[in-house]
Amino acid sequence: MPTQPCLTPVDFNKLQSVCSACSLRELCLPAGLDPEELAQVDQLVNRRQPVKRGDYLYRAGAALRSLYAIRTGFMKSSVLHEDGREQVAGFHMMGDLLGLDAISTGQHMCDTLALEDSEVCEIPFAVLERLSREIPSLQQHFHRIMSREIVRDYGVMLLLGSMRAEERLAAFLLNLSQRFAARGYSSLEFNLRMTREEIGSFLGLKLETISRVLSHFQDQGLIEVRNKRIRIASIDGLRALIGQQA
Amino acid sequence: MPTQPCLTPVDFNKLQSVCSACSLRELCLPAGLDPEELAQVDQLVNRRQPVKRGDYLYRAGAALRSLYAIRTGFMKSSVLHEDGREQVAGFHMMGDLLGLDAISTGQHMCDTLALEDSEVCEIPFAVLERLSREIPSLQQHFHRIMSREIVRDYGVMLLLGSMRAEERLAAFLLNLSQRFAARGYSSLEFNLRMTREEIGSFLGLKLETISRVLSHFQDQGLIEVRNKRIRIASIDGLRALIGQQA
DNA sequence: GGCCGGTTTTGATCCAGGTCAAAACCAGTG
DNA sequence: CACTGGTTTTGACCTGGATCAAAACCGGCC
Repeated sequence: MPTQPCLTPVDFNKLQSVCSACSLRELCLPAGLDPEELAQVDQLVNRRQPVKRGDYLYRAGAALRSLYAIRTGFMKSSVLHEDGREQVAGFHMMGDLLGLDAISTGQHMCDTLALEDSEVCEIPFAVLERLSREIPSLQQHFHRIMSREIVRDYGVMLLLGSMRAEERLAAFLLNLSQRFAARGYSSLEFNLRMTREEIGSFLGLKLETISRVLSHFQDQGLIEVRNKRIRIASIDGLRALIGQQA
Repeated sequence: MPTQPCLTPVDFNKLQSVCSACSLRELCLPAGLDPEELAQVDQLVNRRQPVKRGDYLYRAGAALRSLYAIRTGFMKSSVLHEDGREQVAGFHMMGDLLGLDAISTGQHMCDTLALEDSEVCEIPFAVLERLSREIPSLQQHFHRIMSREIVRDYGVMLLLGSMRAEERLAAFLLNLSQRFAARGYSSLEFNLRMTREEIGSFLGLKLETISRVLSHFQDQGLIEVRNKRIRIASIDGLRALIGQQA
């Protein structure tokens, strides 16, 4: 039996993105909770909290108290090497669940910063653990979310370890496009919330390379770029670049 | 408050490796289970299964039935791009828990292959979920393991996204060294179970580069290599390479 | 409006690591 | 033991993306 391809780069977050709202309730829970369970889950996620652009949601080293579901806004998570090099590990938007890295040691392992004014729901982790013992569908759901993050990470490794600059950027744009689509926004026209440098850090490239490849895509008629504004002119062209048939 | 470095490359598996045996019981569970709970957990992990070198433990696309804890042996997991490019996502040894990627969709997302004759404990996932509802310390432990994998993945991203070839290989060797040490083997002398090509795939480099950098390390007196046999001559020298003080 | 700091684009040049090729080596196997 | 196929090493050369530099652009603020 031949090995099957399992992870196309654009897949990273396919599943993640079906959750289009922020609270765990709207977001995620398979239907079928009884009213009391629903009330419990509601209570779990009822703390809201604004995070201003440029503020950290949490820093590496901080103690884990809560996980956070993004209600609105856009964030990045990054790990820091001791010499100051930063590696962006992911960009997060509405519906994403943050802080999973902190469960391991009880301390956050990365910094998470708001790239625009955002709002998150705080989910006290102790309560989540307790409730997920009582509500099997919540437990299942939580496990799936953690696993999905692992799968996403494998996709990023594939991207960083074996794709060329153009492929990385094409995969990145397609991934963003798909996640916007899953949240009800346009999949073909959107703003990048992050700088070229942040994209570069995520993709293992330098900001100049990001800029050049974007310009190159534009010359080929694949996209139109104007600063942070992106319009995808040929999504099939981008897909072709990473070896995906339309 | 300044950002703290959170992830040194050698950290990847620091915590993972404190578990030096395979079954969840020996491995992992905080003491404090009552006898009946212990019996349940024992039952959970009691199925053993040999995996011969070159055999797959599971393939991408296969349905999730169980997770697997490695009792003895050595394995690699890899994701496949549709054009056939392979990205090794990790190497696994005694005590590691495999299959977490499959929880997300119920299908495995990577291939896992034995690099030497191995033995695993099969852990039926449905049973694990049920028991972890009943036994809080098991639940906690499982969550930590999943989170630890996410943290490890961030470390790999840092490595792939922002380190140069020598740094990557130094981090790789130090990581292996540490994991062997945590399992009671020599941290300074061991066999690589994988080929140069597999190391290269994991590190986002070509096999020739791996070979050259190893030779270069040898010339510098940092290690002695003879085929798959590695002796670390100056662990501090390797640490210095990735900007870690001894 | 004009100024200012951060961001983006573009060009010229460089180099780390890839590619191609060949030889050496090594572990099985008959 | 010699043969065989996979692995590793090493050399010569090439190239994709990094680096360095400068100009253009853009959004916020006075």
